[in-house]
Amino acid sequence: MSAENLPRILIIDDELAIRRFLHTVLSGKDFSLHEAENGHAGLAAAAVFKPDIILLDLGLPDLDGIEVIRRLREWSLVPIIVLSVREHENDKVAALDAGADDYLTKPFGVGELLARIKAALRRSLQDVPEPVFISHDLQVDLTRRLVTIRGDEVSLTPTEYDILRLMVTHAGKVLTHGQILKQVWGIAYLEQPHVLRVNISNLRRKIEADPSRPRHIITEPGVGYRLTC
Amino acid sequence: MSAENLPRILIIDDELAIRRFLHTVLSGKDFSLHEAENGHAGLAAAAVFKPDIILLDLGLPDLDGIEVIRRLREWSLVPIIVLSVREHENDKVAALDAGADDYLTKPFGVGELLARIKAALRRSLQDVPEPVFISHDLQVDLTRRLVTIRGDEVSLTPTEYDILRLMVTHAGKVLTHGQILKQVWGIAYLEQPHVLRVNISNLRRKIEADPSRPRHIITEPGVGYRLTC
DNA sequence: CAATTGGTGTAAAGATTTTGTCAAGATCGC
DNA sequence: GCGATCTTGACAAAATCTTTACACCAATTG
Repeated sequence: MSAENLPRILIIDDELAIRRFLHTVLSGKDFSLHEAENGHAGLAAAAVFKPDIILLDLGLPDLDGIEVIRRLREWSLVPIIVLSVREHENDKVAALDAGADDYLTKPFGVGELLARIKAALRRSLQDVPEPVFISHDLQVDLTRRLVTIRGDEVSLTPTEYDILRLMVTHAGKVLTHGQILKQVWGIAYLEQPHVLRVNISNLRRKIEADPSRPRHIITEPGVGYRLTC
Repeated sequence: MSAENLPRILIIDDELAIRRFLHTVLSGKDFSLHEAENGHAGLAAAAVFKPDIILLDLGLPDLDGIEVIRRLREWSLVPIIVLSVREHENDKVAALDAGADDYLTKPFGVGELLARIKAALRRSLQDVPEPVFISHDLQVDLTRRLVTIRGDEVSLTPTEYDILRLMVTHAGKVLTHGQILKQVWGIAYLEQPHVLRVNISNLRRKIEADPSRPRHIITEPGVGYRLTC
């Protein structure tokens, strides 16, 4: 098998000893390895290296591990296996709820680690969605939070970006008012569809050539909105 | 939410105490539960009950847990979470290699179990390609709420879509006026069959090639309507 | 055979609801 | 305090719903 087809593993850990250990353990097993020693480098590497699996330590110097998981999950479904010394249940629950796929407490057995990596790979043989969404003149790069229209960068407010990200990750499907409100504003805003309309209007003014005749954000009357793909 | 849409969990464990415990823990969390007390019953239940997750004890009286995993994996990809007292690494590796998705050693925390169940559900719900209804030139994609006729997208009002969705989910069967009225408008409209006719007419104008000679929405005089399939 | 009757289909006119836009406060972070 | 953002209110615009009116068809009946 050529090196390009090997499963790609990204290790995000600040301890050199752990990275060396994982390297030793995994390098003999037909994996293509990449390493990052802090959260920001890890996020960048995930975008460039496009790993099939991420092994993530929670105790990073620059970013909290949970935050790393959250940011990854904004644009990627890559399996994340957390390796941590924290064995308290709350840490496990927080990591899994944030989007991690598995949680191993150090010290762990090499065999178990390999078995869990294999299990994760087995599951994720499905196709990975491309993190850059392109539709006509609209381009959304989820890894960089960058939105361009006809090549020009547009600046979105946090709320506008959240809405657009949600639509991109569900492109083509109808998102009900309730789904968007719950995801972006939280469950308390379910009965406030007005803020959503204002934001959709603002969003359209920024990304539609003719906001009164939208081609990207289509309204499905009585139901919600849909992003054409 | 109706009981039909709840995530379905199958518990395979021979110890009544464990089943009771899991039942108590999970029944309050919006799951639909099913239980089996040995391997053969578990395999049979998996086929009939079609769970979204299986919680499996390794120490069953009739079949080894590993064997249960193997037999399940011959035909199903349902996520399997192993719950076991065996904490030796070899047991974990064997279970995971046989096709289990996760392995929890008893005793485990309730929060962690729930978090791992959620993680497994999250993964498996990602791509469930819901069937698209196709009949001649009509195509109804219920997940995208997209209706096309000869490839052209048609826009339906909420009421029209409700009617069509109802007919698609009961394609081929006759739906009485009462059934449609009750389902779409609510029980109060049972005595207002006229709104239904108006909407059927509008619907036909949108999806029938020749609305005066409908080929999709067939009227069954004196009874109701039927969608050909 | 013509008229009637009950069930059905179509068109159009308000009435109602939903959606879009603008702009004025309110809030938040720096 | 200032600028950006968010929220809210008022109103306009658009879409949808309901109702009314009437045409059509087939079976029945006088």
